Amino acid sequence: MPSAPRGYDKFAHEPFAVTVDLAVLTVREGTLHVLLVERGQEPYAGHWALPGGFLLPDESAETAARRELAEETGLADLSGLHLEQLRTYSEPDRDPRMRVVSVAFTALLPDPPPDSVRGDPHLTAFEPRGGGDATQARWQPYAAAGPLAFDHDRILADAHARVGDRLETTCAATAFCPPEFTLGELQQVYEAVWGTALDRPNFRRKVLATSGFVEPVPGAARLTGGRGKPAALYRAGTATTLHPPLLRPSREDNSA
Amino acid sequence: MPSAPRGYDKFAHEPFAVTVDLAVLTVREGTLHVLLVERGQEPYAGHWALPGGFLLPDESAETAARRELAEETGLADLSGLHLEQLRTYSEPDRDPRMRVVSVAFTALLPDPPPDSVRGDPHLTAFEPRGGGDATQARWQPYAAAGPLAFDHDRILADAHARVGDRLETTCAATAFCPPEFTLGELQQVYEAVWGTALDRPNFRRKVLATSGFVEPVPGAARLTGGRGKPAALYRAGTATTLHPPLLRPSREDNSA
DNA sequence: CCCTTTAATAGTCATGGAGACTATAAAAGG
DNA sequence: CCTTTTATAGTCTCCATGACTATTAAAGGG
Repeated sequence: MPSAPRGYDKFAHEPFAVTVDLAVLTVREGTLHVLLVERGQEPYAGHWALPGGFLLPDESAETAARRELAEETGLADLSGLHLEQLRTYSEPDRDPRMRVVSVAFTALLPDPPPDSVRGDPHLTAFEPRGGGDATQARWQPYAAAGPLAFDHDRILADAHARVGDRLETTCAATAFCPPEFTLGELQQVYEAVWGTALDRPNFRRKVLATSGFVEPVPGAARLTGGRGKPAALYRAGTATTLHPPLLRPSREDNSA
Repeated sequence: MPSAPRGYDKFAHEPFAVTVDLAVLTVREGTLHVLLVERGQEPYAGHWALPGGFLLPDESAETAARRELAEETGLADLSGLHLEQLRTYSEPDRDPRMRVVSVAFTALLPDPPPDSVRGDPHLTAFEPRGGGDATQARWQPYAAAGPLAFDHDRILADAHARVGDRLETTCAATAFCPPEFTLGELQQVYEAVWGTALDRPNFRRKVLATSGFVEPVPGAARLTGGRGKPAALYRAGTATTLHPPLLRPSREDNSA
């Protein structure tokens, strides 16, 4: 309970601006990429930043995040998009001009396959265009993303860490993949996010042993046109969590 | 990027009230308890709610949460308190009178041992007093907590779920224990949060095998006065994460 | 004072998942 | 046709864990 009541009288308490920031990630050519915009206005004009914007009066943060993302991408149907609240950043000095409390989200998008035939065009990565407050927008390799405006470096790092954790215990990796994908592509997601190489037979065994993680595409569909033996196609299963988890290679850092 | 710039002109965008809500948990007599306050003012006057309050102009949410908790508990030193941001609740109608965006936190507190000799008096559960906006405050068994004001039932449920997950992968369970504790007490924390019974020898083996989780109190200190064989005393180790995790008994719910 | 009760502690045994590794199959490309 | 590349199949070992049993050391009641 507030020790000083500071009731609900119209803004007897302090008003804040509330925004959302989006760490939109995809895996392109085996590398983790993040969607960035170049700011056209002060502060941080000319700097790269995470996409985002202000909440409208009747919006929840989730709704605002979807709207901002849809405006950004030009995609109408984001209903199936994997969107997760990351955390809220509220340091008093995080925006040089006023108090802005920002609710950060993480979104996972598939990269469109080269042949652009597999799966539906929704929910696939896109070539972003600039617009609004941003002079341009583009996918940037995660490793080359910083430094960003505001505290977006930290938000992005937190998002990366969160997604890495999510890959261990949930089926979130399939959100990076097109509707039909090979186990090699799924493994590339893990390797790109974790930054580690995985043993292919073991990864395969683990994924297939986890019921509901992936299911084979009917008709023994295979993806040909690649370099080696054609790979079987799978789609995301109905499970959302992994039991037991798929832990990343031992980072035995049990230190404080 | 925001498609409509809505720059930073003083509240060209909408102002929001920002609060923090605290799910303060402890394990008392083998049962998970939550700290609740009875509201003295509308809305929800007479209803029980999670403690919390408005952000001050120069406070981060974390700072505000610690301040509110300190005001609530009367404890000056909360520096070592296990405080974790849960998530932010921003539904437009979550407060009947205005837009309130609330950043929720979870705090874990030890329950003071019966003899009140072990450990320092800081960071131990307390008998809360009413004050401020609340007519009274008290510990309530988690199972008998609802229904609460606003969306606090959901916040509390989310906090419970989060803490359950944290016990699997982190050393957070020791935050429920006094500075010196027995493995039986630590196990009671897991059982109270998860709502399941654990095999004592296996639990013991797992905890002791995880380096940095707990360390024995020097001098082979033991806790006597109980019913059975005196138990060895341990204190929290330096590790923060559990490798491999301590997974709760198989809830094989791999369903969507 | 003994005997029961209670809880802590010390094991044992079997299973299963995961790491490390080898082998084979099936495509593309020269 | 042979090499390269990737997918897939399978093996072996080790360790963590679940399910147990046994022993120790206190309190409490007769």
